[in-house]
Amino acid sequence: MATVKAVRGTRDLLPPETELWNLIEATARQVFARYNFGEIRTPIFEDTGLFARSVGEETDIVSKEMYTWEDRARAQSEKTQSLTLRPENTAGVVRAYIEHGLGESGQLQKLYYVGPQFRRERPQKGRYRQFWQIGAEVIGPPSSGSESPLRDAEVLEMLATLLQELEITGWTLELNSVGSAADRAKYSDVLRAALVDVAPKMCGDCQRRAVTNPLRVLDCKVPEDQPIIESLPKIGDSLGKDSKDHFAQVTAALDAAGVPYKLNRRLVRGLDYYTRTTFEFTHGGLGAQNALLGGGRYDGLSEAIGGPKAPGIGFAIGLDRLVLTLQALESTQAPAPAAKADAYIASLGESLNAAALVLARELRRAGLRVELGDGSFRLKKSFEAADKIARRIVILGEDEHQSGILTVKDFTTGTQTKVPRAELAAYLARPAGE
RNA sequence: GCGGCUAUAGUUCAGCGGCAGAACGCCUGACUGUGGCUCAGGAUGUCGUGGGUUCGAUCCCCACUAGCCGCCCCA
Repeated sequence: MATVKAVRGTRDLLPPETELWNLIEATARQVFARYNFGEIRTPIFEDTGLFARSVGEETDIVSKEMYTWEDRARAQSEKTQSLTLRPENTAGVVRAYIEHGLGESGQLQKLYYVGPQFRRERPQKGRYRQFWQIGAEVIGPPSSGSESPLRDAEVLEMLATLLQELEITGWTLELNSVGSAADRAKYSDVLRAALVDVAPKMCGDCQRRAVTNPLRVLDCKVPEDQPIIESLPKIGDSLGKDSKDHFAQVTAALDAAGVPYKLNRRLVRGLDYYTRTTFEFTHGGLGAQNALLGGGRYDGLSEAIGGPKAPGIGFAIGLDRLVLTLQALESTQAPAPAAKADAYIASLGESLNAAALVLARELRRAGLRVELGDGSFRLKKSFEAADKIARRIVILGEDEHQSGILTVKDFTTGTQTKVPRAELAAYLARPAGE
């Protein structure tokens, strides 16, 4: 087949599905606004080094899933630059935070974004090479209160609210603390040491992880490995007092707000920048990719990419997965019928097409949704077309054009009436059947 | 990167080593003012791509590509 197709892992979103996407985005923007977030839009590609230094050189994302290319030099004096399609958006936001000196204001920055991200993974249900995320970041100098556990709780409460307003039920919030960077490094060492003896008895992946990224061993799903994992040192025991206090305040605030959560001491997220609070909202019915959204605190990220100390916390919602979840829930209820146009204007004869456009313009200016026929004399054809997409048909024949009295038929009731042009918009604005 | 399943009409899918099928959708039906329900008629297509076996392949075999599902990982 020689025809060009959307490349692997990418897809077209068509009406009416895009209506659902827009509804979700609009709801998110509305909720975020109530929490005083503002929108940020960062470039879709960045210098490759940004992701290597933030997400982590050793992570799967950076080591094998990025779309990276050498941007060619256009002049002899210009150097080539390695660029990468963003695999996530937090790095870009923090880069912008540093670049524009947003921390200099002393104010806490609350930013959200909506946009496509790119990872070269094997596509499957809920996983695409171009996928969409809605995310938000709370970041600022320590003096702005950015480190407060209240920020963590507020963000989680906001997410619970958003899911509620989207009428998504059946989700689970899994919560953990991986400690400060120091705690995390310490625990990593403890784990590595403990794994020396037991790793050879574990699955191949775990043997590899024991060396490269010991925390990942905790995520292993092989049944035989579970007893061994249970016997490994717990991350909670490696947390310093500050980290423990911080986490306790997060959970206390969630309890007070009535946000349900499940402690998951083995929740380790795959991006290197996470510190202290990490979380994931999961949902069944998503197949193997059950994470609806994920996030956490990143107290050292800004410094890792050369910025000032700027603790923060953020999350990213998998929009594709949100849509899937909503569609799955929707099917158990009534499927939403596609909205119909308010009127279909059938001009009888091409000589009336210009007049039909003028009429449509009037009605559309009045806020009505209007479709135009093609000037066919065959009313049968016009009726067939009109009935599929509109609630009423407006007939504009020679008589109507001369008299200014239009013929309108209501498809719901089947009744036909004459309406003076001056009253037409008001008439069509009425609900069908009235 | 690895494994399983799949690829036929616009869509969802049957099917068979020998003229390509259904349903839905689409078009037409006393063609210059009336749709829906029903009826009658009609058009669908290089049977994913490339090779092989065969007198003959949409069907059997191989490779490739893509999709779905799972692993890994993540949203």
